Amino acid sequence: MSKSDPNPPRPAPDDIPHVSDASLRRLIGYQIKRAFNVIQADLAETLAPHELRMVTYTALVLIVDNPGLRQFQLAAAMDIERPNLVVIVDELERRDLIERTRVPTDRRAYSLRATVQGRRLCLKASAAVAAHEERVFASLSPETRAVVAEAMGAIRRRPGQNSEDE
Amino acid sequence: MSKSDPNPPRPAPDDIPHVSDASLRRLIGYQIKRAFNVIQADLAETLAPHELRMVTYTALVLIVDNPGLRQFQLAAAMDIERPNLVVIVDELERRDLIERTRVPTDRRAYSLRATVQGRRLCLKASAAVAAHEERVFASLSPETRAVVAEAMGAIRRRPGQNSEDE
DNA sequence: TATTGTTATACTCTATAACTATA
DNA sequence: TATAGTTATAGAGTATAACAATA
Repeated sequence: MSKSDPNPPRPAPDDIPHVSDASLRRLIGYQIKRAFNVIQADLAETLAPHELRMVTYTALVLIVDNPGLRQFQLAAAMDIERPNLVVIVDELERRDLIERTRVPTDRRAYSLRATVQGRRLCLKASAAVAAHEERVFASLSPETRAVVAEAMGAIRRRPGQNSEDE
Repeated sequence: MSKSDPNPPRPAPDDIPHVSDASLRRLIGYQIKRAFNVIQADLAETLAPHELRMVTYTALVLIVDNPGLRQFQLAAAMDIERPNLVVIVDELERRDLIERTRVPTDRRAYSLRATVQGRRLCLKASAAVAAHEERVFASLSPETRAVVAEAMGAIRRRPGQNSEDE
């Protein structure tokens, strides 16, 4: 990173051994990014047999856990824009995993609920996700996992920036 | 997540207080994802004044630190496909931050080197990134940061899956 | 025949503007 | 006027197939 040497003494273009990312490795954000890529890939493989992606799984869990919530609430909880949620909800509804019903007191809004099928798939997928977590974090002690979880929460609600979530 | 109750006793569609993501919060991967989103957003803001994105910054650092490396090596180090790297290298070259020179011994390959301007921008951007890290991880003690960094490394090189990097 | 860099292409995820129907 | 959901669209990021030049 700090290479002010005007003529570096190893321009040998033939025997490049392997690329050093030592500068980047000192960044915690870089370490988290690399780890997250691994987690993401394994989670995608875990959910694929259930024909779920990360976003559809997240949406399904939130609908199962919060029956009757509105789409704008789900979008806020997932931290995505409303237009992007529409296709996700469409997909879950098309597969009869959730139901959209008009709210009588506010006919603009939709009330989202999981169907029996949706709850069943959520249970199965969640079991697979639990196994995935056990697999991916196998080498971390319970104490380390607790420290990591606490640290991630602290990053989210750091003082300087916006509040971002409760 | 485990809601086998056939008729949940609070379908009141009016006074939904706030959405609970308690099931998801128990997942370490979910905690990491949320934290990473915050980090990513702050890093993007940090790099924007230097007209760098995360990928272009990463590529620039690796080229500065490994003068003479080939594109396929850079792609492997960044864990992206060669076609996607082409436009990144194009952009850095167009801005005179790096140089592409043919390798005499293998005229298929390009040798990548940072220019003086490239090294200068890399230094400035890296200082900004260091400040960004200090800002984002301000609430974490040095011990906690070490535990997190070590844990992220352990996730990457877990036993079950492929090796993925050195 | 295999490899480096390239082009073209496509798919996902995300973000914004503008529309409709309700409030 | 403002809000919930929607449509259309556009931009990143990422993945594969196929090509030209070279090994």
